[in-house]
Amino acid sequence: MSLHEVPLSAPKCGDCPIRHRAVCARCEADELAALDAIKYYRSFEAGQTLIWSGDRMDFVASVVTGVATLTQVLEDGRTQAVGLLFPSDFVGRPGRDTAPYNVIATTDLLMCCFRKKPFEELMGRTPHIGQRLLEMTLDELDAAREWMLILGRKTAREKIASLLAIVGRREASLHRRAPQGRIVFDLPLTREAMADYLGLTLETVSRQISALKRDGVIELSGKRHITIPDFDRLMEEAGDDADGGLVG
Amino acid sequence: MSLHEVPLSAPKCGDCPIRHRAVCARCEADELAALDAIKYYRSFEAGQTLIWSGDRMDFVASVVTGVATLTQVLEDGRTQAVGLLFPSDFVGRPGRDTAPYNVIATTDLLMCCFRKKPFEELMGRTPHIGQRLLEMTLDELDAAREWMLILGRKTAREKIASLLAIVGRREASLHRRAPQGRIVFDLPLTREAMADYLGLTLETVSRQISALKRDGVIELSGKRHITIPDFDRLMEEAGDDADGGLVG
DNA sequence: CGATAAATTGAACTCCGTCAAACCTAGTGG
DNA sequence: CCACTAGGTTTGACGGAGTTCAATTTATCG
Repeated sequence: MSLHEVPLSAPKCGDCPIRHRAVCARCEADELAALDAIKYYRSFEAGQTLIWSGDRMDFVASVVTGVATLTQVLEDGRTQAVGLLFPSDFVGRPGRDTAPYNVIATTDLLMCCFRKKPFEELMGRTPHIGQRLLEMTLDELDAAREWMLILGRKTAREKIASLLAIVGRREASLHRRAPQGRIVFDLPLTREAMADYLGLTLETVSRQISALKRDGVIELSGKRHITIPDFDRLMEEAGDDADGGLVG
Repeated sequence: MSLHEVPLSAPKCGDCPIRHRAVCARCEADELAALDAIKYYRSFEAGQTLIWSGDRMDFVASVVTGVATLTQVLEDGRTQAVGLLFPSDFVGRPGRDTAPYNVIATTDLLMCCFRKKPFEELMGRTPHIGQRLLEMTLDELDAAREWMLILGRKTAREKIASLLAIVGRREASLHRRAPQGRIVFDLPLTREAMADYLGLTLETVSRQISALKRDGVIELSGKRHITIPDFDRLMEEAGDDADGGLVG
């Protein structure tokens, strides 16, 4: 663990911004109290690696605020991101004790953690947790399969448009709005992180973003602040039909 | 449903070849009896599409024998396979009623089906089913993420080697053997299906298979019967380290 | 304002896709 | 029994989308 890590005191679950979407979403008051008793918060800075692939994992956690990525790396250094974690997303697998991926904070990050053993025990006598975790895992599986289509069959321009659509959609859903018309958000990823997601080089990412800007599909202020003037137009550029390919 | 579909009488679960690996793996005798009561078998011929994306799905099922693929298709026809289903793998999601993918039999196929409603009810009062389904879904998620690395970062040659390694490993595990040394199996996929998996064209698949044959990494009799003289050599060609990248 | 990482842009190259033709191989029917 | 067919597969030649290597510009934070 890095020196930058800052333990925090734990606010009550009732006030939690991810209460209704996280692994605890279905829990009753008493179940929540049990979780409350074993939870602790940790924060990380943008760029930090929280977990290294192969490390012993003795906790599981939910993202409270910020964004993180899961990445896999080949021996020669080629890197592929395989998961994009937004607030309410879950990290770690009950029953497994070494991490299969690197987990990297791409923005400042606050995590709600549970030591694995107590969490597993609690899960054993709290079906609501397992049920919610199954739901979330099925959603992640759908998202992973959507990525497989993007990685395998889309052009560089479509890949960028797809990523912007996915990020825009998730940012919108954090504010409980449907993504349509004009969307404004901050990209939580560097060009390199985007490249790692899309199976591209950072140069190609940069070129395609410039092209989308030139063509009026997106507007940029600074490098990270993005405006989508017309979300449907972006969806067309992504190669999906207008009603959106992403499930969940 | 096609005319080729053949309903079969249902053997007892006790004799079932996937009894110990499928969604029913953790069930006790009484739970198994409940499943037995609502199950029915269906068989399909190689090449048949069992389920079309967007179709109403009123059943879930386990693969008993044979292999099937899940595919996604863009409007312009570009196709990406997003799942490879071997015996014991599960199709369908409790709580969802339209299919998100095409499901295609790539060999003759026998499925053990459950109408969705009774299955969901049974799942509600049988934690062992939900627990096993969570386990299997987490394994599928790991497999999907392994595919993301293959699709995003591997060369055509590495992709072919990876696919052969994955198929060889699964075939070996059907016979409860660890994959090492000399492996022999039949490819359950056409060149086109392989291309759809790997984000390649069938021409590139063909060329790379010829190259691997030329280099002694694989041997072919006919188009489908494959011999891997040295599994470790194949793993090297796949770009993974020798102990294997695939989780689960 | 100046330093340093991130991003953009350019030019040459390469791996894989595209288009086209030939080649197997397992059935079919004469 | 063998010619014929059709789907699947192999091979070739060429072109292009994206990579690689390199130089420059921009942003951000002391």
